[in-house]
Amino acid sequence: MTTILTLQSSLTPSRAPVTKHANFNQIPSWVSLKSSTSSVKLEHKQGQVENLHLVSLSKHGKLNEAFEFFQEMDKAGVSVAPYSYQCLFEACRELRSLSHGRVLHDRMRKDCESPSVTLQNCVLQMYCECGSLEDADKVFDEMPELNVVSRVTMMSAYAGRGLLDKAVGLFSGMLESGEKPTSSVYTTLLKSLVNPRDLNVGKQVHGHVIRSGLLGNASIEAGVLNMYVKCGWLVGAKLVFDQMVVKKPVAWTGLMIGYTKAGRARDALKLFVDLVTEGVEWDSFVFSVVLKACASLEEVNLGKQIHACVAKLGLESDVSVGTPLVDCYIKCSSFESALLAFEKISEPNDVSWSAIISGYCQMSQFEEAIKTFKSLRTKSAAVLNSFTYTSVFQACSVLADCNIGGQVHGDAIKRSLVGSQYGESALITMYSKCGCLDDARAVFESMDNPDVVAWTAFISGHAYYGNASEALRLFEEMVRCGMKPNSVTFIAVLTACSHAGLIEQGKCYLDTMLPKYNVAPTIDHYDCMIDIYSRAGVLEEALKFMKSMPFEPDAMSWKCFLSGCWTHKYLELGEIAGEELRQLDPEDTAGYVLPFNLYTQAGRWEEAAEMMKLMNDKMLKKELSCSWIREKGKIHRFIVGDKHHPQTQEIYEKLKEFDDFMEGDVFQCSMTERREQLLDHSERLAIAYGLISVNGHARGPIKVFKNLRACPDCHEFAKHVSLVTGHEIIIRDSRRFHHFKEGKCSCNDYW
DNA sequence: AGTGCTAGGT
Repeated sequence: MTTILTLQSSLTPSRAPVTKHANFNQIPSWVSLKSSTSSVKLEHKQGQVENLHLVSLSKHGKLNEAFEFFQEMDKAGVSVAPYSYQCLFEACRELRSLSHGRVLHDRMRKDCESPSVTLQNCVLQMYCECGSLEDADKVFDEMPELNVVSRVTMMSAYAGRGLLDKAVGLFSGMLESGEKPTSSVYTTLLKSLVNPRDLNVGKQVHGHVIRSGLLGNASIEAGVLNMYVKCGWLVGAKLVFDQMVVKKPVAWTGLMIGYTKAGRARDALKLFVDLVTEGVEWDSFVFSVVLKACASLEEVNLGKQIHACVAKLGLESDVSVGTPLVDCYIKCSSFESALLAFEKISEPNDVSWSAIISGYCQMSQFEEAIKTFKSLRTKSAAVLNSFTYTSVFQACSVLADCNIGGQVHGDAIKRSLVGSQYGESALITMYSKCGCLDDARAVFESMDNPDVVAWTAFISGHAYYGNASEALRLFEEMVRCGMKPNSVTFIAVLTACSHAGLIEQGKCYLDTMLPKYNVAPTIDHYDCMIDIYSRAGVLEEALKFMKSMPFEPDAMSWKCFLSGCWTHKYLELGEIAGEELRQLDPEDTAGYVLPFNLYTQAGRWEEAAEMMKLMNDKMLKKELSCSWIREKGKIHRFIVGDKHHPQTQEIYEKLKEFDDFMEGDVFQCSMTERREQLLDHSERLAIAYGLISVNGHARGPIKVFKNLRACPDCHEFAKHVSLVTGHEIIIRDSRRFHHFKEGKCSCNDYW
């Protein structure tokens, strides 16, 4: 009762208020009553101050306070003015609060005997935007009087939900009743026609536009053009464009967007050239569109020229020009230029940041992507969006960093920025690649309508983990649900078969892809099949298959075959495969390394040396094997014979404890010459460090990551360690997971 | 009227 009362009395200087006022002690000090200019009016209009307070509360979105204030007003016998209702409904819309809206609507009905059309329209808009078309429908049907705004509101709501028939019905109703549709009716209707199946309706609306003589109206004309673009009828859009007397930039950009989206970026660029020659004024929209066209064509040279124009016009700092410029450079793999362009943007927005983060991912700089994301989190929340999170999930999945991944996921949930479909699929992959299938499942099961990408991601996760039966079960379930598998889905299915040695089933899926699922197999699918045969050790079968398949074997075909030759020690076949692979892809180190291994296994040192020489001549380097493990949030990396770790001594002592094993039966067949080297393989060092850190306490499994394929001897070692120490060990190598428990591995030694 | 993201084998 303090500040406000004095204010109030200053508004009514001489006399005390005639009417009883509500209790104002809830009015915060920011309420300004100064806008109410006439103090004389105030005396006569009962409740004006109270209603002003309501308006103020609604403008600040304080609906609960407003509702509490109703009680004060009721007590004082002051009524809520129609204008207050309008503002309050608007606040409900802003806050998308259907519950507040309903309560308010109830009260309004009791309060106002015959609400104005304007007020009823506010109710309509509130229900439409709060997502209850049912309520809106009811109000609309019961309205005694309608105007254009009521109809446009409903039209746009119907259209937004894909209820085009109803939207068009309203339009026809107007025509039948002889009411002349205004231009806003047309623009609303045109905006709601957004996909090819709306084209027919669009053409009819276009007809009505022509007959109503509104075609000269620039915004309607542009609306028609854009409608044709969205409906995918570029010929029609071009016709409209050609007939335009005055071609404003919006028409040019509209058509250019159409071409770009249709994969006709060349035509978009041609149009841009026309635009330049005709001397049409450029605006930032023109630049953003033409840069997108450049990006999709990877036309870095044109991009640079446009960049020059942009710079000349001083538009580099404009976020809506700078961002597509950054993206154009990223798509053209000019990351340096992209970073420079990014720095010129004066106020990078969420789109700019998501472009740069996905750029880091495209350049395989995943750590940088995460670093950038972390620094963004400390800035304003407005720079984060679901696109950014999707990219960060991707980075986490490549780094197999479940720790950060999980935190980022939690963060995204808090901000409601897990993109439906895209974000969720990225999460499924992330958790799968980190070895957290349960979390992947949780995400998958939380999805209302998992699309084919999500299903495939989840199936791949199981394939990756060696869980073939579950992968195949999921595939069958997916089909039962009516989801159509695609080419990638079959890669996942065949991979699952491959990782479990399911030759017959794999062949069956490959053979039925086309007849049963209408997905044409590609060389990739045949390569998977070669992999299945080779991995299972039936190399002759693999060779026979390769020769009979409808494609010429490619580098990948031979690589799968060669890899099988190595695991199953087929030297002669491996020699052939190596030669083929070296011819088809001389850059691939596998063509040298695997034959080298085969030769050394057979003790054919000279030929082995020859392989090394070939590789060195080509300036190729064998990727250095590296393993890492996370301990208390820190990553510890090891390479072969690594002695850099501060606890090196302890690590090697730990390894010595397993010396008995090294002398055991399993190793009788292994080469004694390489024993020394085997002792300090990177994965062993990482496992040993893991054991030291666990220090006798039972915690979760020891998780080791390796950049290359796990070595068979170390695989045996891990099995042994899991048996004697009772610790579970998980090794994620470059291709899959191995889960060691009580002396056994989840892969059943099939890998 | 425009810009940014998802699933894959070796």
